[in-house]
Amino acid sequence: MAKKRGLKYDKIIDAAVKVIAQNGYHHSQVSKIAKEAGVADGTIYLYFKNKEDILISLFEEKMGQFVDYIKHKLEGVTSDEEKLAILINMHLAQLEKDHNLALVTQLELRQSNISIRFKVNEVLKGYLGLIDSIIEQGKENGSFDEAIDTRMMRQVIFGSIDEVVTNWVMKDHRYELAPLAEPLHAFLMKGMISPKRLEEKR
Amino acid sequence: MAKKRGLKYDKIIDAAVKVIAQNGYHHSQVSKIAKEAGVADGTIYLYFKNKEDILISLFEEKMGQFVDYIKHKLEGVTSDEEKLAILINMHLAQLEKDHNLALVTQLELRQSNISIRFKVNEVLKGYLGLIDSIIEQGKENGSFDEAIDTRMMRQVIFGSIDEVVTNWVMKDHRYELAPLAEPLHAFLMKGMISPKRLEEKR
Amino acid sequence: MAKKRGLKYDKIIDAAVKVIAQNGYHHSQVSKIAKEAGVADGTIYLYFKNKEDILISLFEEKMGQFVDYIKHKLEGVTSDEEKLAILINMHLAQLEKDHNLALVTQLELRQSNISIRFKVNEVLKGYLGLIDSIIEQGKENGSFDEAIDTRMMRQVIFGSIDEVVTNWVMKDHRYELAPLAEPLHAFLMKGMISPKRLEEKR
Amino acid sequence: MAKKRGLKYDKIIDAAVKVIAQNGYHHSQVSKIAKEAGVADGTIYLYFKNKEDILISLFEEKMGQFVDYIKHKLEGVTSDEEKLAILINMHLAQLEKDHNLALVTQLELRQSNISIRFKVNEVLKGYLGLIDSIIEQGKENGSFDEAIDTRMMRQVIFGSIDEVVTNWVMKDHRYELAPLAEPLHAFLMKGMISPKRLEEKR
DNA sequence: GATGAATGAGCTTTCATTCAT
DNA sequence: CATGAATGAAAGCTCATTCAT
Repeated sequence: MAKKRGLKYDKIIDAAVKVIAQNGYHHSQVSKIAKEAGVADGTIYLYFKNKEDILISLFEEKMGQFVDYIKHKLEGVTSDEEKLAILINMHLAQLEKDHNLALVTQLELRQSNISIRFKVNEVLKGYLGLIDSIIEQGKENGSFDEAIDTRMMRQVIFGSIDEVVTNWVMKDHRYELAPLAEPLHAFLMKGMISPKRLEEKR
Repeated sequence: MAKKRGLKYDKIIDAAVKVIAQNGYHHSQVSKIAKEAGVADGTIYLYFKNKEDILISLFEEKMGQFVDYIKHKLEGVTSDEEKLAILINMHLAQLEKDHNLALVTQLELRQSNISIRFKVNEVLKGYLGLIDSIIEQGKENGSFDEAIDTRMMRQVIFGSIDEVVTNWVMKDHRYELAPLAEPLHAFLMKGMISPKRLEEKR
Repeated sequence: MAKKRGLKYDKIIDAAVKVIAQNGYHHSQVSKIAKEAGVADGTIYLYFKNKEDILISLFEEKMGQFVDYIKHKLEGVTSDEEKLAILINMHLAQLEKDHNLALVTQLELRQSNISIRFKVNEVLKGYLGLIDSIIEQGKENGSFDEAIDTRMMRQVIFGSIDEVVTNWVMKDHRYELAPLAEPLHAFLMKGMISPKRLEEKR
Repeated sequence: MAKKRGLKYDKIIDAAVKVIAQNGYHHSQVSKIAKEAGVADGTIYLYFKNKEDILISLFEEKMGQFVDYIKHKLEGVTSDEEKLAILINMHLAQLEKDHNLALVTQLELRQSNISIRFKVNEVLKGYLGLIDSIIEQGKENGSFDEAIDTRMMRQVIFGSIDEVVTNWVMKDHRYELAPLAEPLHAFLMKGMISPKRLEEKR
C-alpha cells in the first residue's frame, strides 16, 4: 500500500524535515507538510501509512544515508584510532551541514511517543552496531584496552557526541560544531587506548 | 495565583510521577492526575498554572532534592576524583531507587514540547553547574588536566551518565544500574586526570 | 462515564430525533445535534459514548416508552382479540403522533451499520416478546389457532404493521395511518382465529 | 456516458454483490469492488454514473431477473391461490439460493441513504405490481375476498415475506427458509379467501 | 478553598471521483 | 476503451481549562 519510493516520497520527507524543524512536531499538521511538499493531503497517505510513519521513515532514510556515508568514509582506513576520529567528525559535520535535520533528530524526534522511540532505537541500532564494531576491532588489534566493556564504551561515545550536538542545537547553532570533534576524540582516546599502546607512545 | 506549597501540592506532584510513569506522557490527562491525587480537576489549577507547569514543577522539585542530596554527600570530601565518583554513583543510585521517576525523567519528560525542554534545561543548570564546579576545582587543584575544556568535559560526563541511564530504562531496568558507576568513573578519569598526577601514579 | 439521565440527556435525545428526521442520518453531524440541543459538542460525550450510542439510546428510550405505554393500555383487557387490536392501534397511533420519530425508526435507523442493527434488534425484543405473549396466551385461552407457529405469526403481525408504517412514511404521511389499524386487525384475525371459536361465531 | 451493457458491466455488478455481502455496505469502497471485478477504479465510471448507481443498477438487475423468473413460473397457472403459493415459494427459494444476495437486499441495501431508498422502491414497484395483479385477478375471479383493500393486502403479503426473510438473514441463515412458505401461504389465505369460496370448501 | 460539569477548538484520515496518459 | 495516481473535502472525538456553586 505505502510506496517507499518515488519523487513525491522524497519530496514529502524533505518537506517534513523542514516543517517540523520550523514549527515543532506538535504544530506540524499533515496538511502543512503536504502543502510544503506541493501535494494534496491525501497523497501523503499513498506513500506513508500514517503521520507516525512519516517520522519513522524520515529517520530511517536520513539515518541510513548517514550510516552509509560514514561506512564509506571508513573504508580503507586501518588505524582504529583514526576510525573513531572519522566517525566523530562525520557525525558532527553531517549534522552541522543540515541545521533542520539536527533540530529534528536531537529534539523533535524525541517528543514522539514511546512506540516511536522504540522504532527509532531500532533504526539507531545500525549506527550503534557500527560503533561497537570499531571498538571490538580496536580491542582485537590491541589498539584499545581489552579490559573495557564494549557496551559501556559505546554508551560513553554515543552519549558524549549526542550531548555535544544537543547542546549545540539548544544554543541555536551559535558556534561551530565540527571543531569540537578533535578534543572530544582526544579525550575519549585517553580512556580507551590500550596500556601497551600507551607505553609505546611515550 | 498558583501556590507552590501545601499538602495537595505534593500529592499532585507525586500523582503526576506515578500516572505519567504508568500511562506515558500522552495518556496522562489532567483529570487522571487529579483522580490519582484525590482532588478535583479544578483544584489542580489552584496549585499549578497549567499542565506544563505540573511537569516543570515536578522536575524542579525532584531535581532540587536530587542536587541537594548530592551536594550534601559531597560535603567534606576533599579528593576531586572521589567527588566525581560520588556524583556518578549518586546519580545512578538515585534513579535506580525510583523506577517511576527514572522513566519520567529519561523518556516521558522529553516528549513534551520544546518550550518545556528549555525550562527543563534551566532547572538542569543547577546540576550541570555542580559538575562544572567539580571540574574547575579539580583543575585548580591539579587533579584534572587543565588543558581540557570544562564545557566539553561536562558534556562527556553528563552525556555518558544520561545515556547509561536511558539504556537501562529502555531495557526495562532488567539489570542493576549502580554497579555501572565504577567502570564509568574509571573510564572518565583516564581522560581527565592531569598528566602530572598521572606521572605520580606510576 | 456516560450518564444515562439528566435534563441535558433528554434534550440531546430530542434534538437528535429532530435533526436526524430533518437531515437524514448521514448528514446529522454531532455538532448539528449539539447546536439543536443547545449544548457544546463535547457535552454530548458526557452523556453518550459516541455517535452510535446516541442512536441506540434514542431507540431504547423511545421504544421503552412505547412498550410501557402499550402494556399499560393492555392492562385489564381480557379479550385476546382485543389485545391484538389495541396493540396494532397503539403502534400506528403512536407513530402517527410523531412524524419525526416515525421517520427515524422506519428509515434512518435502518441506515446505520449492522452492529447497530443488532443492538436495535436487541431493544426490539421487548416488543416482539409482548406480541409473542399475546399470541401464546390467545392460544392457551383457545382464542387463537393452536396449530399456528408463534414465531411465524409474530413475523406476519410485525412485518405487516411495519410495512404499513413504512409505506405511510415513504408516502410523506399523506394519508391517515390509524384508520388502517381496524382492517389490518380484521385481516390478521381471520388467519389467527381458532377453528372452534370460528364455529361459534357462525 | 454510462453504458448499461457489456461484459465488464456484469462483472462489476457481481463483484459488488460479493464485496458488499462480505464487507458490509460501509466497508465496500469503489476500489474494492473494482479489484474484485478485475478492472481499474476509473473503469467503474465508464459503466456507472457513481457509486449509488452501482447499487441501484445491482438491485434493478437482480430484481428484474427475480420478477421475470416468477412471472415465468406463473405462466399457465390458473388457480389464484396457487399463484400466491408460487410467488411466496419463489421469493423464499430464490433468496435461499443466494445468501450473498439475500444479505445485500435485506440488510446492506437499506443502509444507503434515503435517495437510494426511493429509487430502490421505484424498482420494487414492478414486484409489488405483480402481487397487486394477483390479488386483483383473484378478487375478480371470486377467489379472494372483494371486500379487502388491495394495497393493505399487498402490504401484509410483502411485509410478512420480507420480515420472514430478514429474520432468517439476521439469524445467520441457520435454518431452512423455503419450508416456511407453505404455512405462511396457508395463514395468509385464511385471511384472503372469499366467503363464498370458503363456504364451498366446507 | 474546593468542586466537577461544561466548554469548544483542533486535527488525522478516508474515499468517491477525476483526468492525463 | 482503460488505467490508477492524485485529489481534497469533510467530521468524530479528546481534553486542557473555566467558573458557577
